[in-house]
Amino acid sequence: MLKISDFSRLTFVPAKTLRYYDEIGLFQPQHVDRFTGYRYYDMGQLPRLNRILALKALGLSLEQIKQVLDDGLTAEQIRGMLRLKQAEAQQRMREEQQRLLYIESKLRQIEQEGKMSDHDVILKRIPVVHAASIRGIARTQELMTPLLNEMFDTLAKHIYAHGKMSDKPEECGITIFPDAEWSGENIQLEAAFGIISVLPETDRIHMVTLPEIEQAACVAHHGPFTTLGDSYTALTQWIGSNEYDIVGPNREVNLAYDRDGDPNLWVTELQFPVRKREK
Amino acid sequence: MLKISDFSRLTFVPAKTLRYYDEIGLFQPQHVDRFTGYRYYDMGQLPRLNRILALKALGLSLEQIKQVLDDGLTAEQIRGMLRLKQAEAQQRMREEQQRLLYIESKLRQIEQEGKMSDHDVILKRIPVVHAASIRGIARTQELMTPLLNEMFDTLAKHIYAHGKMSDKPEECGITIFPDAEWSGENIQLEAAFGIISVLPETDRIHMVTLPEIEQAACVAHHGPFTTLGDSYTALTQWIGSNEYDIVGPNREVNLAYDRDGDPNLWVTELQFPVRKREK
DNA sequence: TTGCTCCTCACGTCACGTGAGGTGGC
DNA sequence: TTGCTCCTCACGTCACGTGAGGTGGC
Repeated sequence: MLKISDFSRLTFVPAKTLRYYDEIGLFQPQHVDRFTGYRYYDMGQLPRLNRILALKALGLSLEQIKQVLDDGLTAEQIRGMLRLKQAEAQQRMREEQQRLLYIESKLRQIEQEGKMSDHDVILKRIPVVHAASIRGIARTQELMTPLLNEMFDTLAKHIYAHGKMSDKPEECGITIFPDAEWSGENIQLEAAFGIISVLPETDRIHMVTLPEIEQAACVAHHGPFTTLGDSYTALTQWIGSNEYDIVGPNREVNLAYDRDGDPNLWVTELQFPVRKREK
Repeated sequence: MLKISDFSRLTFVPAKTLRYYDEIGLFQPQHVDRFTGYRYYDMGQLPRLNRILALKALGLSLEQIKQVLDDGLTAEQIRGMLRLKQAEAQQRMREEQQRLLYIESKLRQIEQEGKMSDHDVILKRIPVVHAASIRGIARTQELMTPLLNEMFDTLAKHIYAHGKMSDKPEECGITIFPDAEWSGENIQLEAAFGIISVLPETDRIHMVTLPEIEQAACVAHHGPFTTLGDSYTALTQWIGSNEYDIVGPNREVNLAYDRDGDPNLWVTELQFPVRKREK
């Protein structure tokens, strides 16, 4: 019979852990002195402890190990459990892999710019948006802003006219750039305004449903539009260096925008639909 | 100003999490109504939240994120932090990789035998052992057991004669097989008996220090020696299928052994020094 | 007698999730 | 008035680790 510290030294399992396993009924001493409470272990218990350690190395929880040891699971049940653990481990592998890419990308970025970028990219799902929309084409880049202003003005007037403007954060202006390539000429534009209720349509204004984006890489741009370029650069660089591909038209969402207010308070979210690049 | 549920929907961060971040001072609402306690958020806070989420994706703890955001760390400090996180992620990757090997090996083993093997292999470090030792050579396999018995008898007599036998679990018989190959003829043997105190030596008996084994693959064999072969098979198969190499002489440690007692109570630990195979 | 070992609480970990029970706003 | 939303506790998670304070054994 071995005292707890002897058994601990033999097995390299800390005494505290042995006490814990005793407490949860996973692995109990061969004998407990009823007066002193001292735990006594036996060499013959080694196989059970080894099995516990082996199953732990496979990723089972102590609760699951107890089941396997004491509930007489069938070989088929155990295989099912292991295949689940296998899938979980593979999932964690992928997560760590992706995390490593994030870290390396961030390290390179700091290396280049001498500090952490102000443009933090996050991935999220964008739900469907019900919106009133106007499409247009800007001949040149200079014409883009006035055209967009006019389009959004028209939308806003229409919505106000029907008294349907709410203050829900989902209800805001969204600019969509259907062109995959940015040529700088004949820029296709869609101005959409998220709307929860349904409005009558006109020649120019149509009710549309912007599709869900399963995975969008997003940057929250803070400040005037003149510095949007920096945010775009940071976002597209991130997408490339983390092995994602752009798989659809990008959007600009005006989360905070007041044309006559202080541009430093504006917040615009840039969204690119992306998908993890195949290996 | 957005209520917590609006901000939560926008950012996909659960309201409970936002409250928690408020509580720990990581991310606080722009304004809290002093009467109702309602939290109100602002679009202008989005960049900070995004930075928090981005740093979390890199594996930083919330405490570390708070430091990065509020304590104005230098670029060099941040790089150090990230390189640490990188090393941690790589370590976790290796662990998951090894876990996957364990699982696959276990699945194959169950596939073959229709049940979980009784021989659970575990890795552990074997500390140095101070021992009294006798070496010998057995011409044939049949001569091995009588020779070992004689060797251990001689050792035991010597130790008893000097009154140095204790009941510490470290003090037990160890058989060492210095041959890497098992030819079945002229088997080199070393019988050692762990001893804490120092004994005088004789022609045959020498005090030795068995070296530490950094990593040993071990099986606790329960029962008579006649079934040792099964344990050896299980152990060597495990070593191969988990991509380890045997890098030294193996040992048999008699953790529970009484030559005149019930062999079903014997416990023998088989130990093979191993090293992870290089890629 | 003095350390050393063993014991049992009780609390902490990390980032929240899950109710319970209650109030404010439309 | 009725749901809906928001609030604040309090407790649980998982596998132990870290003391505090006390006793048994040689």
